[in-house]
Amino acid sequence: MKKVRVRFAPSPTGPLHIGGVRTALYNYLFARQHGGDMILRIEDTDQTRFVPGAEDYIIEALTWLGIQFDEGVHVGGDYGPYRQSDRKPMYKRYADQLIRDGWAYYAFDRPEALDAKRKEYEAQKQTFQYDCRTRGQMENSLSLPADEVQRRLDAGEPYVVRFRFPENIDITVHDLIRGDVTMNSNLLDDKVLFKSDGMPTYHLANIVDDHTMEISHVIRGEEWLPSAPLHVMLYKAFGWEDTMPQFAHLPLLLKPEGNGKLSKRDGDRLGFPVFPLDWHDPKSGELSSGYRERGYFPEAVVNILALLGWNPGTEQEILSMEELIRLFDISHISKNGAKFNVDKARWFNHEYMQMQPDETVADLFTPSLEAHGVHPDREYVVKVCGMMKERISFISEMWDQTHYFFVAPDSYAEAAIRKRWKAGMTTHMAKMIDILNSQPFEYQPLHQAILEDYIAANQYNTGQIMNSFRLALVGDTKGPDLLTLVMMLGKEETIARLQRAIDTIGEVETPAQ
RNA sequence: GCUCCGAUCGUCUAGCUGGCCCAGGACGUGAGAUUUUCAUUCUCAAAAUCGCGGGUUCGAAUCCCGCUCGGAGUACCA
Repeated sequence: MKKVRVRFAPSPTGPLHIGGVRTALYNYLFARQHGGDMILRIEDTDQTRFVPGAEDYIIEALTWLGIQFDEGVHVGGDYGPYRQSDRKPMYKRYADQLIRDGWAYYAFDRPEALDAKRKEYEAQKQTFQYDCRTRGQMENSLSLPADEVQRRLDAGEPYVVRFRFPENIDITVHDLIRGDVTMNSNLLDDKVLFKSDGMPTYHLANIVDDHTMEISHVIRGEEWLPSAPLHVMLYKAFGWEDTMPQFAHLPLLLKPEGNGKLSKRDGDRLGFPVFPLDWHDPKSGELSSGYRERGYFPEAVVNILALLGWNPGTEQEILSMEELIRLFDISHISKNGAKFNVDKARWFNHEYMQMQPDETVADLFTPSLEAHGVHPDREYVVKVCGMMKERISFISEMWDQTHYFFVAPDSYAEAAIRKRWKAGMTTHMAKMIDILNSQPFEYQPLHQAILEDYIAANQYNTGQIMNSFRLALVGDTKGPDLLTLVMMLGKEETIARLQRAIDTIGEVETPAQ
């Protein structure tokens, strides 16, 4: 068996869509598992759709996710160039070869003429297709006399090269995911292989490149399945059948609500990114948000994507890149499209958050702290992150969960006051201050003095006193174990916050229960 | 319209060579436990008449046919 060589071949027309990222990932997993090569090829044969920055974006995004290439525009390799526009000179030769062998022909029909033809058919509720039935009525080297064709060519008239589909033959594509898919050539149209601007279309370029780059497996999106028979025929026409790559057409990624392919606009509308990285559209100036900037861990995104359309057949869901490489199996890829689930994506990120070392979480949290104008001791931040990370899924949620570790509350939740701060509470809180001043500032002695010697011994309401205490420190009835928090804040700060609550909230009349 | 692909809890899916599936797991949802609070965590629960209708078979989510629905393709775009 020949060496596994796969390619990810995006076209630089904008940011890399998350479905494309998954395609890249599956190619990568497959290549690594088989000790093969992963190639990045840029398919920029449509000059009108070129978007500046798109190529760099694609490379940056895949690099962020840990998808590495052995060959490609950015790393070079023995099969270059890896950008189709740089391979331009070679395609014409191959197009000429097909014409010479009778597999293709020149077509001189202008775009306007084609449009008119389509409208004409449409008016009769039919669809015009440039194929074995209609090509005789069009202007091409099959319908025109040879000398006329030559005259037009010599005169420099613009032309395209179209594939000449043989009549009424069944073409079978063997797909690794779907099995055999057969189509009849009469239903297929004579696709343009070579454009009048001198560039090949995707169909020609991808076959020529896959062949010359010795690609062994073509793993791409399902949208290519309908044109796969054309591709198989092209391999046949070139006489490359023996080395034709194997095909695997991946199911599509669908919108989370309703139906249809996931599109650019869905993401920000539905609250999850469709792109790996933020993308600033150079033309419209519009911003589309990315997973990275939203706070997703690259490992989580890889994990989420890997399981969207594939699973290892076990109940394990948290999988590292290494595990994915080991377990990946094309035959386990599902055939049906998958809807993206925002809640589950969040859960994945939560899981990965728990795996991060406290130091890493602290690093990620630091910019947020600075934005809030606080510059706490590094050790302190690490400690806070260590005890609070289990509560968050994204680093952006950390401040909301931990602000009271860094800044004293400037107000107290109304509902909490009503529920917990009853008559006599200022006295209780003053007592807390007394205890703090009279006991060693350590967890156990304080626990004993407050919970046992004061509250339990006097049969006070634990919930009310402890929650009022918490209210003074946090500003609300939330947060970690109270005395742990006291230890973190320190004696001075704890007392100051208690005093401030006493002064601010003051004595109330609501009777204690 | 035509061609192709697909169809299991709300979502992702297990199920691939028919019986171990009156369908398993995960997310989400509900309840309970733990906790001085919130969250985490743990336990339990509800949730798919396996799109519908026919077959084949002793037996079908699993095989066959039809239908329906959904998706993709149908460009000198990829």
